[in-house]
Amino acid sequence: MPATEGNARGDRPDEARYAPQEIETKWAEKWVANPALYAAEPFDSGKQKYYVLEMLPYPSGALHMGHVRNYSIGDALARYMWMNGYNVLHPMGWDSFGLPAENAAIKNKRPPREWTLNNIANMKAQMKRLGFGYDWSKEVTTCLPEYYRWNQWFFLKLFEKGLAYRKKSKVNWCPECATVLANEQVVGGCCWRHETTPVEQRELEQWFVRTTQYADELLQGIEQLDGWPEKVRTMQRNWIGRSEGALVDFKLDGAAGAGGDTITVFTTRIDTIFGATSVQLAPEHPVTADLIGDDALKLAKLEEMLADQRKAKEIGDIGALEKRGFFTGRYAINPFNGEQVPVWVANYILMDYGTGAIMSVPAHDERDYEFAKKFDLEIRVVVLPRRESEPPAAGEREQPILPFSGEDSLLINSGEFNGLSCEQAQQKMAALAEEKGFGKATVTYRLKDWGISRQRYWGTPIPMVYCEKDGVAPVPESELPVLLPESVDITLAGGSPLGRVPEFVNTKCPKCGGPATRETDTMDTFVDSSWYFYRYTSPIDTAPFDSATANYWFAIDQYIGGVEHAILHLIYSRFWTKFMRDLGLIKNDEPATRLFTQGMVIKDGAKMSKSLGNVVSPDDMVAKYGADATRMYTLFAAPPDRDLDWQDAGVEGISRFLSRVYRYVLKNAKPSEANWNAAIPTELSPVARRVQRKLHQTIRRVSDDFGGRWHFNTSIAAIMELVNELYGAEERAKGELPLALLADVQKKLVLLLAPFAPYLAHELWAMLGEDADTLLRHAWPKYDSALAKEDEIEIVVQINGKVRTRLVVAADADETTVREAALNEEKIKTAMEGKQIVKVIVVLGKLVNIVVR
RNA sequence: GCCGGGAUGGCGAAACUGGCAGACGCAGCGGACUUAAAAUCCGCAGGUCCGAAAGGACUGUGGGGGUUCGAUUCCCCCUCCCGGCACCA
Repeated sequence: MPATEGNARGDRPDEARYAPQEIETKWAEKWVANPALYAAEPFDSGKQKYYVLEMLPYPSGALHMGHVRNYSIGDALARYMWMNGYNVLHPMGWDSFGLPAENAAIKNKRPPREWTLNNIANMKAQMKRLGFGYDWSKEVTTCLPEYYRWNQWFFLKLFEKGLAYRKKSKVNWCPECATVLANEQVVGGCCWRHETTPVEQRELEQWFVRTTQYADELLQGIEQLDGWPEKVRTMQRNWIGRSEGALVDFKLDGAAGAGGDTITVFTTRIDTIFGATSVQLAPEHPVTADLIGDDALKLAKLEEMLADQRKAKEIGDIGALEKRGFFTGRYAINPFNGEQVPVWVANYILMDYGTGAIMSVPAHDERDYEFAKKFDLEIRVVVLPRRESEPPAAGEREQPILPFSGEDSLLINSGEFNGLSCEQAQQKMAALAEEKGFGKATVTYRLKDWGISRQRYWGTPIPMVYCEKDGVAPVPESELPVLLPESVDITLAGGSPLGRVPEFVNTKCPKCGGPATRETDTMDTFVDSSWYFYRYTSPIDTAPFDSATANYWFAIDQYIGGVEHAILHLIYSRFWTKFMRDLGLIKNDEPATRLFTQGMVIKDGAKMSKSLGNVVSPDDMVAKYGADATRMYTLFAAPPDRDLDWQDAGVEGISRFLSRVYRYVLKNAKPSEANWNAAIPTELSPVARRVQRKLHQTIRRVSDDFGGRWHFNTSIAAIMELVNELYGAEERAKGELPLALLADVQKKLVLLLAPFAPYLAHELWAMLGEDADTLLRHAWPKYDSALAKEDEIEIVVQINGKVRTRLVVAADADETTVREAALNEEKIKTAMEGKQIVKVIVVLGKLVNIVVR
């Protein structure tokens, strides 16, 4: 091929081409040099505050498209609020403790700290290149002592208030992570980080945070969170799983064992207790072992049952397990009627819900019914459905279809409680149980206390000391932080790595001064993210944050992140907020008034992942199309709450659009001409008027989107329409637009673009003769409804709902005018020939529908 | 099984309170510019059928039914996809 490079870029001179790399790097440098641009003002600035927050990333090494989407939404909002005159806090930080750093350290033989800080540097550079407007003076890095010392401080406060405690219990263990997991971190029986690794149960001594203390308030609070997605609220309600019921003690006949002489059952239907024909224990229930003793046959059955359960848990299919059980040979006494009922062990009873024991009422519970049918246990009806047409006449009524679990019903076969409604019986029976001391009304939660101990190195050391003489003792506040030692052997081989560092482990007891050892577990990293957004407001040395400053900024006005944190992070941080409020540090009850969960970024129908090889790198996109185009595409391709299907060609389209805007302004920016800043003439040509109308309609649409549904895809489409109108006007009017209008429309176009394509907006703002350094503080354009109004509108004329013709009428034409105009249309007349008009419906501004027969 | 969300051209999507289905963009086709191409600009475009064309007819928002002058939108039933929960007593 002959060399024709001289013409490779066409005849157009180079400066007429949109060159995002040059524009963007130029402005990025300016922004780095002037951090005040994106800095929050002091809390006494007198301005209305707006706190916009995106979830902080884990510094894995590089940003992915999900981050870009998340931060593009937040940045657009922050810029919009700045332009609306708010004092905006828009911070960023690093959730930088955690396992991947340790794994990378093992692999690369470099300390986790180094790996982490390198990643942070890289990702921060990416963020700056992408042009996100963060207040870096507020940056929080959770793996640094200036941050984690406050985790330790909070831990001491929790301990002091009885909200942190140590307990030996069955805990979730991920063999891959070689550490314990909280309940929230177990997904379908597997580790949330290793989705195919089944979680094992281990008996370990662990630190717990008493989240259940606030269970009721966490549940109640959801009602007030009307700025949160309904989906998240439902998930949290389900997770907390409040259930009202009663505890009832069944005394064992005969000798008591290590597990005591009583089986306490939890039931939500104490009203059915006269129908209890057995007591069922969870296989792991402490009494189970007592009752079995050394009976080899029963032990074998129990073992089989446990193995079964383990397997089902691994597959994540507990619900589908076939019901199994066996009679222990012992009996327990129903305190309400003194009856002896057999005690069974059953695999459908969960040890970690309620008390791990139930009374079985086959007639009124589906699962009990199924079990009783299989093992031929007695089924006794004690509740009859109430029929409205017929007054109750117990005894004469037919059997309900079993199992019957309705509550609009009456008790029978229940001694002194016969004839009561279920609700009445529930209250009376619970009261009687309490009075006689064999039970009481109670509330159970599915929510468990938060196990925060982790047997890993790269986390916050738990500030506790063990002394042979004084037992468990907290490290005094004055000795904080307990520093995480450097250069530690962090192989995955059993036990906490900190336990292999004698200088760390061996210490003095704060009480007696004698030799003592430190706690070697570290904290779950969800502790870090439970309160990081408070520290953003004032990262100081003397406290986790300054209360006065936090009280100005809180609650967060808009929190934006992925829905995958609906339970984990968002429950923990709500708990932490309530705890800090009760400490007197803050006044707000909830961390964020509004929450937005953006959709995933997918490609070829699947979530982007290395294993599928469908990952699109933000760096590549920025290098090819620029940051503005990359960011804007993530906003344009789908509404932000829906999943986004990535298409490279789509970014190219946005790039083309930005280039179109650039070329238009390059050609039409004439700030040095005399009439540039003149008033816009009131009399405009039709072409000019169309442009002006479109401009005001566009301002309205974009402003409405920010204030409402956040459908930035339609905002951007509206701006595209405006630009198309401008090009169309150029064709039609050949430069006839008044200069003042041209100036006005271009300036406002640039302002509308500023939240979505900040680099280009700044470049064009300068080209229009304005001070680009103050663009972010320039007032958001306002629309004029009079100017946005159409003079004439097209009305559709239908006959029996089918469009027959269209006609143009004045926008303010009244109903009679429109009706007559429609009926006088030639096409309508011919179409109606021989037909009779039944009705004419006129919808002003829309259509006329003529109903004929 | 239960609770959410979704299904609209070849593709991403739009239609906000029932009122022109498919805005905007991608891919496609045609034209202009060019020796040619790229870039750019202008135009066409749901489907089927009739027509040389202008134009017209029918049909169309996962499927079936209903309410209404009128339904992508409201109601009932069903199918499929995605997410969450799942023996919670």
